[in-house]
Amino acid sequence: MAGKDAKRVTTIQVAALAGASPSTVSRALSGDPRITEATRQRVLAAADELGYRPNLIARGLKNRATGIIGVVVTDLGSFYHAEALRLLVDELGENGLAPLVFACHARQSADAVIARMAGYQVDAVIALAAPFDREIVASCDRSRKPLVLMNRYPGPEPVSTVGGDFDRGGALAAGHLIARGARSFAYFAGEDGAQISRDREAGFLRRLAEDGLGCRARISSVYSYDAARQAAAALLADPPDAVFCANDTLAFALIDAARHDAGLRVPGDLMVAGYDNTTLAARPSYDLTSIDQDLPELVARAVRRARALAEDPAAAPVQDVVLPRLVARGTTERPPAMET
Amino acid sequence: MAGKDAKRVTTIQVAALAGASPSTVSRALSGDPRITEATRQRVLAAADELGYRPNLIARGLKNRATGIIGVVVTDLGSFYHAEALRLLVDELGENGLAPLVFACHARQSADAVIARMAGYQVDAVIALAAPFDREIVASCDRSRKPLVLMNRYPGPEPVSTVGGDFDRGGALAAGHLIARGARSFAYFAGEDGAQISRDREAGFLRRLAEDGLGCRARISSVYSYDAARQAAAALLADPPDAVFCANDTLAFALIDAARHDAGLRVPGDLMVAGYDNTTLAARPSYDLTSIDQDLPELVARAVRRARALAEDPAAAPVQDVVLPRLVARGTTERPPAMET
DNA sequence: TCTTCTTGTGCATACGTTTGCACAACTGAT
DNA sequence: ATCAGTTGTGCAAACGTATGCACAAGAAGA
Repeated sequence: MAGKDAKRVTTIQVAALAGASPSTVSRALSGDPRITEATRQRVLAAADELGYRPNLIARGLKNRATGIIGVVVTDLGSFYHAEALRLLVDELGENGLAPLVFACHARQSADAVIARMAGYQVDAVIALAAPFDREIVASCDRSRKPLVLMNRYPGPEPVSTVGGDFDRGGALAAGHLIARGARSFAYFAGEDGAQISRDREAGFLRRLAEDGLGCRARISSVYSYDAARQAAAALLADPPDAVFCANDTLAFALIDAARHDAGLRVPGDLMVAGYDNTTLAARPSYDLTSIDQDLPELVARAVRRARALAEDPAAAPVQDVVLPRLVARGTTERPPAMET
Repeated sequence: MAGKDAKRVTTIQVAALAGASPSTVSRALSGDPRITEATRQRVLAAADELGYRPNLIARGLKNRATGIIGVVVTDLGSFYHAEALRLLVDELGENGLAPLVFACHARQSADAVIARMAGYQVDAVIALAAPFDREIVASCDRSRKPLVLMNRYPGPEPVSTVGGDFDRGGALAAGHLIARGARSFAYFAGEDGAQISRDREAGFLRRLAEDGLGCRARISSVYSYDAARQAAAALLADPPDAVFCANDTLAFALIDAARHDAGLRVPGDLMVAGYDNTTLAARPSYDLTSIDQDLPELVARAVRRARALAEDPAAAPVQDVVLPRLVARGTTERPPAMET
């Protein structure tokens, strides 16, 4: 091949061409004010001519800061997580950071994932993998890596989090369903251990109770469409007026089960509200009422926090909460029956 | 904080504890056969006790191989790309590689993205960003980074690609629609420059021609749901029997436009087939007939190719093609009219 | 006992940066 | 012309790892 073993361009080469030393090159490029404008220009010209690109690995080794942020996700099959990752990648990119992405699930333990990230000297870790939060916290602690948990309601652990106000979100949903005329309710919970799901449920129940109402039924399922659709059957044998779901995935599964498996109309026979306001929720085939978390804002704050922690790992943890907002759509329209 | 400035554990510390030298530690951990079993055990014990994790950045600097693979994506909003990224992350992880992910779109030029990746000394780049392929090829060439283009039909450029057989896929769709009784056809193309879309179209038209049929209409749109749904209106004023769409996103938009904007039944008034067999296609609300690309296989091959190129950057480019498969679903059922 | 070979370990260096420190060159004052 | 002060540049060390080479220790043969 032509330039197969063409020497890579380093500060040394640039220095040689510019008639300066590597240190001068380094300083010129980093904008050190002690370098004469004339020299800087010479160096810049040389760097440009050779197509010099600083070796960020070497810089990372020296500086003990790589500009790499570890991102842990668990279930990219979920549209919500996919959307979050997309925003994260963009936001990190615009902040001059580079995301090193790993997935964490049954076959890939949280500890192994964090260990690998730590090996790559990531400056901080952002985790979007609720089911593994506890292990991730422990593992980051052990590796002394700053950590930001995303999409997580504040808890007792001393760790930085960024999330929506789940309790309030649950309450919003309850209020809305009540206002739309529902009188019997059910909650569709996520996997049993999920803190997220329990926080949302708590708010939902609390708001119902304020109006002297209770929750007639409760089912739960793993956060997967197929599992959820199966689980939904139990509820649809004797459906309530309205169901609040721990997230949109569960809501979509419930709606499909209602419409296609149980022959119910949504809305009409059943109102459904979800959580996350996924892209899909806005499409006419679902037209799902959902609690919006302002994901871009969440992501922006997570990145800001990660930067701050990378800067000063000893900083006290901050638990950041974003206010949720209800987006009313077709699945919670008043049943046509009430209009006649 | 307690261990704030606890020295990081390096080979030096391990060596000291094991009563050996750093070089011995390195060799013991890398399984060099020249090291005595006894020594190896001592080293392993020491490493374990101190919780030693090799610094992969330092290793990368020394070895000129980081184990990092650059991944370029463009539109994570698309479910197809999100799914592909999920599989990529898993596959790379299982191969002991780490994906450094960047998005490339209007605000982030391909060249800037590749330059940053090159700065991080990625061993190879996998690109899933068809619209930017040309610039990416040029940029990787300049940085001498091995490149694998994903989801790309073989072209004249000397670059490694992994993709489905788009031409054949288009033909499959045509054959299926003909068999289902359609007699007038339309093609819903992606953005005009998109090679992908043109390859699929070519196969579609060729197969139609084999039966003496033609394509009555053709519309095109950017690959975004909203834009596509608007663009679809033009076609639905005078709908053909069947529409083949360059990908599922376009198909979903078309279906929604037909059902909710134009008041048509799908199927019934209109058959629709898509491409990619996205998760969503299987759900009852769309139940979309689509061409499946065997994405997991595509991804596995891309990773394999990337590893090979990382090993030997001078290796000749390989253009890898996976056979597509048609998955027939509800949107191409025979119109009920024909059953009565 | 003295080579000769084998075997296992340590020394030193290199990877490409950044940066503390010393130093050369120049200015302006005595 | 000498000195203090300023300014810009270079030297060398460090980050943590991997590895060619030299070397010490022990075994085997003469």
